[in-house]
Amino acid sequence: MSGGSKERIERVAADLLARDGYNGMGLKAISDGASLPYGSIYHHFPSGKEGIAVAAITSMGSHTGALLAELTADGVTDAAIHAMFGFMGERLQRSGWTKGCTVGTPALDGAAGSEPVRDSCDAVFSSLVDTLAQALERQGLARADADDLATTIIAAYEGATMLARTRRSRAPLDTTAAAMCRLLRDALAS
Amino acid sequence: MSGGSKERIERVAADLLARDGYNGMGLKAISDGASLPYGSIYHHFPSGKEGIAVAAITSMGSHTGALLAELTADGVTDAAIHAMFGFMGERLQRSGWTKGCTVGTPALDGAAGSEPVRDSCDAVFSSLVDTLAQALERQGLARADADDLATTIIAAYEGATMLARTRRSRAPLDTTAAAMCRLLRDALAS
DNA sequence: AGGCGACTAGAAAGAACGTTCTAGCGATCA
DNA sequence: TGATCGCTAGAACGTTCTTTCTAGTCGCCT
Repeated sequence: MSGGSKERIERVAADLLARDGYNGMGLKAISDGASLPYGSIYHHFPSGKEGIAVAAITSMGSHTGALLAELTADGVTDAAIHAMFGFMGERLQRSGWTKGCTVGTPALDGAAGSEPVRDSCDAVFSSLVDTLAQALERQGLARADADDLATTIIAAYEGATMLARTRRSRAPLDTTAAAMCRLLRDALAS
Repeated sequence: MSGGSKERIERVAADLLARDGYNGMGLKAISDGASLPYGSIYHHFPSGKEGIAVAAITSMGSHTGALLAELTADGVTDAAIHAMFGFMGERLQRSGWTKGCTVGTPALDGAAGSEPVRDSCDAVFSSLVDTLAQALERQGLARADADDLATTIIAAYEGATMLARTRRSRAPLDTTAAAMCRLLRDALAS
């Protein structure tokens, strides 16, 4: 079978978080999805639901971070931005518009109920913004400007994901990506 | 007491949706918050939880839409954009960074589980985009450009709200608002 | 006065939830 | 061989959830 039990749990949890959020993620669904007996879950994650969510968010975050770093290794280009937004469009469409962002969904519905969940989402967002900002700095942007643009792009990315999901259309992602490209061009020009 | 029972239920539900999402919203919490006996809820909303959520989302949406229309009556200005983003910053900070967007939160965590919820969120988003786009058209933008910019602003607004909430800081909202102003200036200039 | 509809009030039911517990299996190591 | 450890396996528990149901209360209309 693919991967250890712990990794399977994390992967299934990540999918459930993306679809139903932290409150909607059930341990029964995790054990079913991971083809694992119910009791095994608490063996791998003694901290229970909260620990699983944090692990899934953190793991998915570092994976996404690596992808983003690779994508922007040669700088933040129009192609990189469209690839980034297009990636989520593909993911959404292929899942029947149900699989949103593994970080964004619990960031909204779980932040008030669990401090560790909020904290791990914050860490992922900060890391993504940082990765983007560093690439922008390499392109000549001042640190503050790079941070601001990176924050805007990540915010637009999460928001466009939300709109695309509720509208069941990639259009908001494509539109927003194009706007981010305009913002990028202006920032690099000055 | 302030308002009828139905309105109180909607208001409490809107707060719970904003904080805990659709899956995290409990009917018990609604009856407590509205100072209403548990059974009364099903008298006012025979359709149960789903109906309450849809009503709260729709009501909050039309209220927000009216506010946005008023704010952009003289066109979409820098001041209007900053007021819009600042409104959410105030709301977040005053609630101890727990009260996010009544539409955005269930849009993510409830869309997969309830089609009516997804649909009502979609309707609100479309209405907000439309309001913004119409104001932009009045300022001379072509319809397609107005739609695109409006979509981007709403997406950025929701995403920045997410970042601000998890980071417990208004900074992402302020930063993103400034970026939207730049985007607006460029669009109006061309 | 009498009846009716709107609303209050909360118990009951049945399912699902997260957590804890005990029992058992199989491999590794003394 | 016997003991130990990692993990499987799922029952049990108490809580919470949504929905439904039955009474009871209040005001209004005829």
